[in-house]
Amino acid sequence: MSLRHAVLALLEVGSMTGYELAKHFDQSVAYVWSAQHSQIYTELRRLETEGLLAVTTVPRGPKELATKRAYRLTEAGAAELHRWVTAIETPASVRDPAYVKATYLEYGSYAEARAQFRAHRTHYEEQRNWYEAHVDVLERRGTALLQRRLNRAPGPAHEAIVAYKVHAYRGLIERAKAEIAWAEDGLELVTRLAAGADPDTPVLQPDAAD
Amino acid sequence: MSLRHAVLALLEVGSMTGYELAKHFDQSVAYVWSAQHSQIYTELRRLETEGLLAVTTVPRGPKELATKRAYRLTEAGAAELHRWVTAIETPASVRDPAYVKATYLEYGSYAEARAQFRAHRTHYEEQRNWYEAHVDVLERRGTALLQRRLNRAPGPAHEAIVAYKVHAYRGLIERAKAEIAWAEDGLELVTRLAAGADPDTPVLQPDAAD
DNA sequence: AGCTCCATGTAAGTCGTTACATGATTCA
DNA sequence: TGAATCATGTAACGACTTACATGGAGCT
Repeated sequence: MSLRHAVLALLEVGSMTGYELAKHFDQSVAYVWSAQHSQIYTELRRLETEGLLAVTTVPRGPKELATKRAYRLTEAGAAELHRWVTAIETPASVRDPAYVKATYLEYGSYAEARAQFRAHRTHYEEQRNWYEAHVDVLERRGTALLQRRLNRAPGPAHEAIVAYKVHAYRGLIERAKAEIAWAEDGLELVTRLAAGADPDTPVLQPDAAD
Repeated sequence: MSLRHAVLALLEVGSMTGYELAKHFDQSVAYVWSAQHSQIYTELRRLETEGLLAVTTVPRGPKELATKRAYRLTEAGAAELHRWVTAIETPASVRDPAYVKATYLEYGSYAEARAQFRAHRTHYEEQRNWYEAHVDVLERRGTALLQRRLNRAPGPAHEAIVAYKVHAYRGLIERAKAEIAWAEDGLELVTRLAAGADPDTPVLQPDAAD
């Protein structure tokens, strides 16, 4: 249930349409919690019916033929945002496809195992790069959203606002680095195991026999 | 879609009832992919209708009033297991509630932020301990499942079978350690930010005003 | 007789994905 | 006039969670 709270946090900076919110979402929260625009619209409607958001329908276009819906936080929404930040949640149980596959690599060849680790490394190198770029942007206070957030906040809070976000993304950078190191250790492991063996036949042929 | 493949991998060691499979699951795959027993039974039925598993109904009890269903891998199931290990999947996008909350800690007090990081640390310390214990068990080849797996496999494959699993769990240990370090850095950060401020009032009061 | 384990599910609901669908506005 | 962008959704499906439900077997 992080999407709803991410939405509340985004709207704390001021009212926005679903479309605007989705844009800002893609450039901020999406790094830690991905969501489709369709899901965001659905969630906005739900938060509205629950009274955590209020809506103003704004006409647009010269003839006002079209409208857009501007959402804003209600008192209840602000209270829920605060409740959520304060609440201690037990993290969801582990669920990582790459690691379950890694435990059964013997059903493939050494070459195939290597390919898995290489893909893993490449993926997390990309992640690391994204996160590093995002930390740079945050430190330069370079997103419109962060600007709005800082403008609304009293001066003494500015440091904390930026520091919390930077800390989170730095954590993700370290995590990505750990994944890269793990993949590289995996490649070394495969090299060691494969010494003198055929790299292209499965280490163990999966077998239907009982 | 890791559950189905984990099930196939478990059944590669030989036929089992859903109940037995769920037990083994809890002591192996569950460390990387949690699932309820109810979901396992559902998945077994589905794999059966898809032809990846075959079933034998076995009577039990002295009067054979009850039955149990023993599942085994079919040729198609073994092929699917091999296909999966070989396939390169793009990892699901990031989705971590702890990190989204960490980016919005300014809506709570410093004391509350500290509580979040402490809970995070405690959680991953537990995880690290479980994983470390599991690595020990694996290295001693101490689970019934691993024994069955090794018994079915040719000698030269034994090293790789154990090594892949140990490598996966060692990766999870490193990951847990990274989370612990991140939480500790977070605690330090809060201490720095909180210097001279009231620890119990929100850094920023979430506000409904537009 | 009663407790624990063995054994197998169903039902309702939530969260999220993928694909589809529509139409106005703005600007070149 | 055509393309990109603004703007908002619906529908079907899949994975998973939570809670409920049932009954035999084995042992004391």
